[in-house]
Amino acid sequence: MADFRSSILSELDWRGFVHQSTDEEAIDELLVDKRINLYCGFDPTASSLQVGNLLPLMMLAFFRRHGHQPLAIVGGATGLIGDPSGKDEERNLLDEEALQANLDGISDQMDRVLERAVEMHPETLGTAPGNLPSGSTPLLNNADWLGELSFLEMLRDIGKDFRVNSMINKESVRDRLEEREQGISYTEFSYMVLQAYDFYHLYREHDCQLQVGGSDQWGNITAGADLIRRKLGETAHGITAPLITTASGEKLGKTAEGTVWLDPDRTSPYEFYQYWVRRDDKETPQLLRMFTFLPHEEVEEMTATIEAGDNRGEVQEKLAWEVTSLVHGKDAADFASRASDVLYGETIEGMTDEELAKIFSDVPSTTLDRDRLTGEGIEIRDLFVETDLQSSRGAAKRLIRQGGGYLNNEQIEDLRYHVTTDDLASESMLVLRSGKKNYHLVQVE
RNA sequence: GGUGGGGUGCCAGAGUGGACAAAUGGACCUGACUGUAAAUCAGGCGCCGAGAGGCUUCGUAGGUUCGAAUCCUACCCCCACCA
Repeated sequence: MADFRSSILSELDWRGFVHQSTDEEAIDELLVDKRINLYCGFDPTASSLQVGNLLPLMMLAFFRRHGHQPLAIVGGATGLIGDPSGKDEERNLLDEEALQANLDGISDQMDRVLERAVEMHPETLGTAPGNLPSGSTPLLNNADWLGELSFLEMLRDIGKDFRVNSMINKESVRDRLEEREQGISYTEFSYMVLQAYDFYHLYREHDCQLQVGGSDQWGNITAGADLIRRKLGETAHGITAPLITTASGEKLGKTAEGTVWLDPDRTSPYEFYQYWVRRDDKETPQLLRMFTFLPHEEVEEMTATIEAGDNRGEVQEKLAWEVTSLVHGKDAADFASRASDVLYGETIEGMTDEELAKIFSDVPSTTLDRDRLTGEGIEIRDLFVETDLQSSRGAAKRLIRQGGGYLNNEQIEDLRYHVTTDDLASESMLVLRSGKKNYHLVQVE
């Protein structure tokens, strides 16, 4: 690890964000006493960012905390094309309407995260070359400049500066060329040219000298820097972050259930928090570095705790709180943390509807007619199936036999138990649970 | 277009007339130990059934047989090599 003069680069380096870069020393020099503009592009493939996108977003956040000005670029134009990097098959193209919805959703999230990023942990804010950027992060859509470019202009002015020879040597393209199955379309092949043009445009129009991104963006970033050199004879820079995987080798932010989103309507803050709480000890230190603004000493202390085998889960709780707080706000993080305490606590009884509804607000719920609980009541297995906690009566049977069925946090022993109004945990609610962590709230009406 | 190989449960992959609801591994689920972690151990993993047991599955549709994932016929799809 080199010693850096600029606060931001030493910070990024310490936190493990620097995987590849065009020229570390030059970048360091550039960042020492001048505020620069930098950018990272985000593809609008969905209406929400996911945990995987958080990595480059954190880079922007750190830059901002060190007094630099991030620009968030959404790929309104490139999103129409689809980036082949890291993809093994051709992507479906989005129509413009869907794209617009995605752009709105994503830009909103980025802005909020970058806003909170400068509000959290003031004690670790960087020594800024300029005043801290305030207000929203400038958000640009590359459709604004790429859209105006005609195909002929493109070929004449830009295409000249691209050597196909070097383009096919880029990993993102080569992988696809060697893959006989899929190949690569001309459209996707051109993606790199567009992204390079973005960098060129931003360099000229917005004085943007640095591009950051995930490691899969390396080829695209250098293509941009090359274009700037050829056209202007000037030097622009790029930094990529390493690819982060979980201890079991999966992509960050993917679970068996699917993707962890930043959009609270897709992944509730509680589930988001839970995702981080459940991280493996082995990956937690790295996550603390990259996804929190905690001071180095604190991170090192927690790392030592884990290495000594003394962690009882509090490190993950800290991590979860910090990340949730950044993405969803302090209140949401506090709430998720409190809800977790109750949910992983003991028997639920003698509570009011209000209390229960609050704690379980993020948990899936079902409404049931009151008459179904009167008289005989409803058989417990049917309840498991109706709430989707189990896929069939057979599965519910197994679950209960194995001791994984809980009603109001109490283990169900009788396979043929019938649930009646006597089982209500509060005035009108029941809490059904499958295994350790799957809750379902049943509301009776 | 020609030739060869193949389609089995979430995935990989055995099975090639009865012992097959289908080996084995992974994923996944549950329990124990813990910390909502890892590792380990135990159990489970088509549907119905308290159970005995029953029912529906091996690309699709027919057929042979007492009996088919296994044999035959047609069709669909995939792969390899050749052109």
